[in-house]
Amino acid sequence: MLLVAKSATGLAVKAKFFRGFSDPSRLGIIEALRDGPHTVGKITAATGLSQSNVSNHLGCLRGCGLVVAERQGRYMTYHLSDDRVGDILALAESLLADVARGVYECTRYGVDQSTPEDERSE
Amino acid sequence: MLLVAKSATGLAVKAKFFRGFSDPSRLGIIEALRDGPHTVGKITAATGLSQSNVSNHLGCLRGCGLVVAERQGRYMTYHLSDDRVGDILALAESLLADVARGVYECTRYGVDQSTPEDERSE
DNA sequence: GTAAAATATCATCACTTGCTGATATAATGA
DNA sequence: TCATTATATCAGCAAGTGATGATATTTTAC
Repeated sequence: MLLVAKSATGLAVKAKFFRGFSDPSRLGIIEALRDGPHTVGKITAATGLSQSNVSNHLGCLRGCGLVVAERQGRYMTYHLSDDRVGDILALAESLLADVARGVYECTRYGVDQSTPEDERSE
Repeated sequence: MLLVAKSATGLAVKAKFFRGFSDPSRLGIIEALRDGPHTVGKITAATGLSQSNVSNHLGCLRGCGLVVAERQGRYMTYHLSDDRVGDILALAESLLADVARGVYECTRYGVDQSTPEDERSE
């Protein structure tokens, strides 16, 4: 029996949205913007990433609707597009505080969780 | 000047957490679990994914702390680990409702730029 | 015991994605 | 004008990741 029939498009859009949060570099950028607007240069300094890397990530974040850019002379100032961006992060942080242990080992499929004997037939 | 000094480990953990949400298949699974616990078979039917695919994704979601599993006979029942999982989705949906247009084209290209007005100090 | 059902694991492949380095564009000031 | 600064774009590569199909494990039924 089919339980839910969510539109595949809707899922794809949401997934794309969350991909904005799902990379350490982008998350670093978002965190930097969490305490206010900054230029690309400042974000680059704050995160320690390369300039082109930051610029690429900002392009993605902008496309995902997480950040907004404004040109000011030869500077570009970026800021979070909405308070809910920070809200989502705050919620995730509070949830993570409870489950962080498990996440450390969520690296790939089917890893973890036993202390094997390291014995198997060949 | 360094603005924020977030631990790289913390960012990696958060990014890993959000990766649970950042794939359409996983999102479909989470949506299916949003209205209650289900067995793997039901999730498979609900999402239309292959059995091994669902199982792999569930392994990841479990490792990320988003879902919890319980064995019941030869069935495994999965459910969301916390109400905040649904809360995060709800927040994202409400935000997406406002910016969905831009997300459709979140691949790599720039959007538009508006007229600046703001000013910041160095 | 054997067979079947439910789920998990694994290898493999194709595709995506992030990073770097080089270059291009845009704005400012001399 | 030209040089400089700030940011964006692009090609190429390396690594990550999702899907598939086959197989393994676990539990129940016969």
